[in-house]
Amino acid sequence: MEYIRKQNNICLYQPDFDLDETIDCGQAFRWEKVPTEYKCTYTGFFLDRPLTISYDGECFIFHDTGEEDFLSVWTDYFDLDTDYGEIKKRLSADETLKKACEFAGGIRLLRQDSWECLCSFIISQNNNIPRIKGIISRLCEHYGHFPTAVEMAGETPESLGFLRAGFRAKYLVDAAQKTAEGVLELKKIPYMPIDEARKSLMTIKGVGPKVAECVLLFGMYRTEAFPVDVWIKRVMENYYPQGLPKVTKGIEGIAQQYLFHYIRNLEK
DNA sequence: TTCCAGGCGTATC
DNA sequence: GATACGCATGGA
Repeated sequence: MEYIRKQNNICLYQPDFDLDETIDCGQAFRWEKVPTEYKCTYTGFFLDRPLTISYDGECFIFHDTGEEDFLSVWTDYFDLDTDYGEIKKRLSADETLKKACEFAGGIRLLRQDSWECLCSFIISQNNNIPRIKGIISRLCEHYGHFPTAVEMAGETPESLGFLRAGFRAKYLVDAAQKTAEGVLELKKIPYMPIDEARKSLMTIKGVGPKVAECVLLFGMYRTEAFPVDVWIKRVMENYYPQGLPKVTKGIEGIAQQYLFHYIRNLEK
């Protein structure tokens, strides 16, 4: 990893990284694109840690970030120790995946907080991205930060009415109660065999196969998780009627990210 | 106005 | 175990 300190900032030289493709692609919902003098800038959070990050055409600028925070928090969050060039090379043995990797080669998997991710994807069901972001933003504004499961466990669907989350409010309450009571151990699920992990998550009301898969992939870094929505279903029907190629073994979820963006762009 | 959004729970067969 | 339907909300 190549970076330098520049005043209060960290400047990172990083291939295989694009802010729009990584941050603004439906895996995270607490980042906002802001207009600045840079080519591209986002502000957002990991847990309660704020960050403004820019790309100036040459390097990624982590604003007001010390070396310690950069190495202990953001390197992990942006998965900077993983060689995505190597991953793309491997996936590119397959023709369709090769095109997908070329189309959006700057995608990285964010290592998000599991509880925030669980809430986010419960909210995501039958919903669109601007509204998902709106609901999460009202939730954080209400508490002054992203609430813990314990904080939310005392809520009811009615008391969460200010979220305007609709029928999803009761699912959030159930997730909070089960997590706060310890019936569901979010810290242990990442280490479970994948089917056991899926089953545990799906004990929460409002968590079905799709949401469970997203939480495993985006909130627990289980790269073999493979969320299937209408778009990925289309990819499977059109390109992989026999199933995914062997090159995706163990990193199905990363392949999914490349394919998702590729097919959505093709259809547009 | 009507449709739809990175689904899920429930009823019904 | 497969399939149909309703669900809250707000933007297009």
